[in-house]
Amino acid sequence: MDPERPPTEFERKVFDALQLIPRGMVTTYGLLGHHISCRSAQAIGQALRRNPFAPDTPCHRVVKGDLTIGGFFGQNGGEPVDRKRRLLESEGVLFLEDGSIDPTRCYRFDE
DNA sequence: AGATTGACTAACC
DNA sequence: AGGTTAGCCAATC
Repeated sequence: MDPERPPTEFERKVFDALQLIPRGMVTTYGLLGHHISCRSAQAIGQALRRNPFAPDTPCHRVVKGDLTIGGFFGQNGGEPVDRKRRLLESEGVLFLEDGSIDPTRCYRFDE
């Protein structure tokens, strides 16, 4: 791994899109991808997992397509994901009983 | 240049 | 309801 690599064009687009997500809202890997014309949600996740600016860029506001929590800092569970959840809750994001996020909190980039 | 790797997803079984 | 598969695509071997 190369932590001090300059951001690629693709990563820059992803990070720029992150800034559009309002506080207290989330979006999904797929929706963010759609916004920057990338059909691979996986590639979005790849960009976020090596986010060099965390937590300056709000990568915690990106969750899975089914509005469950998704991953954080390269992990799909455990401590990092707990922190992601608490971050979102502290911003006012509402979690339902089944662990998913209130759909009205899903930002859709002015569709 | 080719293969592998994912913080994914929709569509199947 | 859970697993497998196929499609996706940038970064990284």
